[in-house]
Amino acid sequence: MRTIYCGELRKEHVDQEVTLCGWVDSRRDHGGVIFIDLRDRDGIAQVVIDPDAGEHFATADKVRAEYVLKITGKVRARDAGLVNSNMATGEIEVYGYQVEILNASAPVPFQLDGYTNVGEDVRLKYRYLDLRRPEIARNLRLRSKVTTDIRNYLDDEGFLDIETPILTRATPEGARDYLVPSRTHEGKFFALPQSPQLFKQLLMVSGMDRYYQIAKCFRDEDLRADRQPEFTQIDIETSFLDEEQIMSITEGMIKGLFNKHLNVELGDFPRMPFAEAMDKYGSDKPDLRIPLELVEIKDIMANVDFKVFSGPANDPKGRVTALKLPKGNSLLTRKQIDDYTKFVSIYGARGLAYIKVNDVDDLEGGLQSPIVKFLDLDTRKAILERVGAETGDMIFFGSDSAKVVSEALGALRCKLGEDLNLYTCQWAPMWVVDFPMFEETDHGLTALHHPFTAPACSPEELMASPETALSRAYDMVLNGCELGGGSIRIHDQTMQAAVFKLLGISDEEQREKFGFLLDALQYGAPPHGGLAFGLDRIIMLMTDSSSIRDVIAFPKTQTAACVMTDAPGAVDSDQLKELSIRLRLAESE
RNA sequence: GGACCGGUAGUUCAGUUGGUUAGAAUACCGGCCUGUCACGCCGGGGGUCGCGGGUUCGAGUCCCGUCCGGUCCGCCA
Repeated sequence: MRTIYCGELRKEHVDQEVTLCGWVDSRRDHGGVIFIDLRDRDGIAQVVIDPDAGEHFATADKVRAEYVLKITGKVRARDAGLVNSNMATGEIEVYGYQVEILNASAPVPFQLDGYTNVGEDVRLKYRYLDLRRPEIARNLRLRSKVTTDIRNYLDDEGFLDIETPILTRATPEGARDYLVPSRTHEGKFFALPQSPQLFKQLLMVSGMDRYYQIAKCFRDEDLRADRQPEFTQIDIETSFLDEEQIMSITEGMIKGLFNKHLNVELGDFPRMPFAEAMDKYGSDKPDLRIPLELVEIKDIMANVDFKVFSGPANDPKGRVTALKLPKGNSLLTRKQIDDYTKFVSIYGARGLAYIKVNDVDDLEGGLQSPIVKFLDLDTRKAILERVGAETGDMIFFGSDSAKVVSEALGALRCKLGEDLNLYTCQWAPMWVVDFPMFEETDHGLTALHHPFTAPACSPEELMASPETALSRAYDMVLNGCELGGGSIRIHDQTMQAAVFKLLGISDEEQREKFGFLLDALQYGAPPHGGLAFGLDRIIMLMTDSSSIRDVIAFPKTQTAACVMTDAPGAVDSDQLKELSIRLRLAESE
């Protein structure tokens, strides 16, 4: 029907006859002349219709917002005074002489004009209307281009796109599974995959050598602004490559995407050991755009007689840390400091001590602080020197368990960076490497990545000191956001058994849950490893979206529901009967 | 499981110390208008103040509960 998209029209089309198909974005009726802004996937163009169009003028008079029109007319240049510099098509207009209403529209439940901030629940209920808005449609378009580029890149690198099952059994990623009851196996359930982890490893055993998949994954956990119950991973696995080669291939892929679509040169990604990331940034995904660093002062505080400091300073698992905010004295008001105190309390910090350095050379009167009276002059001096304080700076302190201090001051660091716009660059990619194999929790060791991650040592060394063992895992981080993570996997059954044992997984449990993987490792499993990217997060960063919902066509709300389809919904009793399921709720009705 | 913010016209919001008939803008309907571009002007219709209970002479407003949306912690890689 159409000859060109509205948004494509430019000066070069002047004098051409065009046929446009689209929706009425707005109509301005001047009695003797009618302007229609017609919108399609590509953008908006102005159509002018005057009474010379006869019956078509009458048609244009009946038109309302979101009617679907087919308009034929001639492109003409606008006079200098009539150019609309706010529109990409503002230098031209279409003089329309044929107007056909392809479909009328009921009054829309919210205005699509981009000038009204419509509540997200309404937008999601009528998502098909929301997606007509160019700013949202733009995100989906970029997503499409990016996935196409990813496929091309990986195809060029020799990767095979192989689908893995959606109906499978629980994988051990650690999250809660979405379950699907089996009709043919009474009382049994499938699980939707949290990731294709085990299948991609088995594809390596089967000799596929290089696999990728743009895979839907499912996790039944509470939602966040960057977390949906179903999300998309760019899942990658290779054989006979080491971590350097895998990082090189995937880094090249991300660089290419940013270069092509954002015209950004990311440069070579720096590497940082996990331990350094935690020490300096209190996070395993540091935002390197922010030039603030945590500084350890535990040794300086060892003799301070003030319980908030003296406890952690003498506890091997404690951490006492300073965070200097240059020129902070004039940047923050008392109210803001109170707000930040409240902010760190979310992470379990019991307070937020600080020193305002009014005069760095006056240790007696130049330091303004609620805590300074507990510090002798030598301690004051040592702190100022350690953090490199200058007059006008502000120093925050955290003192608690290592976990609380890292999380609280790490989060404060990011919050200060955002609130005070301290960013030194727009993009800060990096790799975090040298992760520990395990994390100590209340119920023993748990895998920091997953139980198939290869340690960077022998099984004997691993068993000897599991707490200090490092793994061959790597995470790609951009602007404090984890884009993807991966590892070299265990391909040796002795090593796999050792790891399972350390994790406290019994022999029976191993057989039951991962028997097929352990079997496969016996039959010539090649050395292999891979990585999985969060596609949604990549698109979020590339489109500067604050919510993952803005990069997904039909997302779920925070309670994992769809307000448009009203899913999840009830099912009738016959369906449940077939599945041998009886609802306890239903019994009481 | 927990903390916090919000829910008033189709939509976005205002609504004072609890007070009489709940407002504005926009959208919608009718009329006028040949250069607007979020057109303008005149007129009109439109409300279970999320829901339930309580306090009160009187509740959009105060209290309790509950549902929905959102941000975060826990959870989740």
